Amino acid sequence: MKIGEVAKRTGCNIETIRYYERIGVIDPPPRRGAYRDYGPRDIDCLRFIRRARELGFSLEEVRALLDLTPGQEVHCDEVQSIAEQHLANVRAKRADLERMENALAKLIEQCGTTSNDRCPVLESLAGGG
Amino acid sequence: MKIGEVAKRTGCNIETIRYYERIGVIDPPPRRGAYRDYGPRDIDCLRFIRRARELGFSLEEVRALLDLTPGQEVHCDEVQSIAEQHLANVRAKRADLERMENALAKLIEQCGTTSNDRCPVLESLAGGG
DNA sequence: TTTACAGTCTGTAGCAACTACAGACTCAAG
DNA sequence: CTTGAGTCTGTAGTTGCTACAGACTGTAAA
Repeated sequence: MKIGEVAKRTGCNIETIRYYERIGVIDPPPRRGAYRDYGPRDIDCLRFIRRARELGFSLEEVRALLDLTPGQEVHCDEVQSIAEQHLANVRAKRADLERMENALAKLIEQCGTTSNDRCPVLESLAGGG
Repeated sequence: MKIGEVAKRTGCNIETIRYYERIGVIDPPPRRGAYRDYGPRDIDCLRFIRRARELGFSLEEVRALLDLTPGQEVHCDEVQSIAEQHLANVRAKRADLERMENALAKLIEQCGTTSNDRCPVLESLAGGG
């Protein structure tokens, strides 16, 4: 299977697939002539990566997860610990965004409530805090 | 005032300040000899930037806000529109993170509930969905 | 057989928003 | 006059891609 086909089937784009290979997240496939020749396992692998990325795992984390996959022995503990660590990060980020959201909403709300000709958003950003 | 002092007062670090100058977010200050010589206005400006960045405004947005600041005429509408646009982005990102968080939590929850020797996290990532 | 053409190849540079050096310089104090 | 902290410029690294340029390949039609 050539890279274009793989891209279609996995939703990764071509450049991304080659990028993953370059940085060693996936193994270089064999070549049929000059072209990369992928098998069904590569599809699985890339789908795995894609799902993990959609859940916000970093490529480093993905790499760690993939390292745990191939052996038949299960490393459920390690996997769980990676996932939990990541969950904590996600929670923290979300809390950050929530704070931002509240602050922004408050800021914007003030627009229109001030009768004078100064912009409360700019003032808040510039002024004391 | 030298750059180190400015860094202390604004909470921006030195390299960042020079970076902002290089990309044109702040104006190059005059030099006293070889050294950058900042005034109180620069402090205000950098604090403004810092607050905006903390609220998640991109440097492009910051640039736009700064362009609106100096004139005495108020551009409250424009400011509000930038802020609202940004708020929408923040909301979208937070919703993304929330989805991730739920999915991750569900995944992790399954650990321990399966009695067999397969890891549900890896299976979910690898398997159909 | 030739030739056209889509697809692929490598390699490099770009994005955001910094951060982190190396190696040279400056300037005030002792 | 020397020490040493601070600053200078310039460049490369980070993350996770994306977007080329310019060459090549392989297939299918003419």
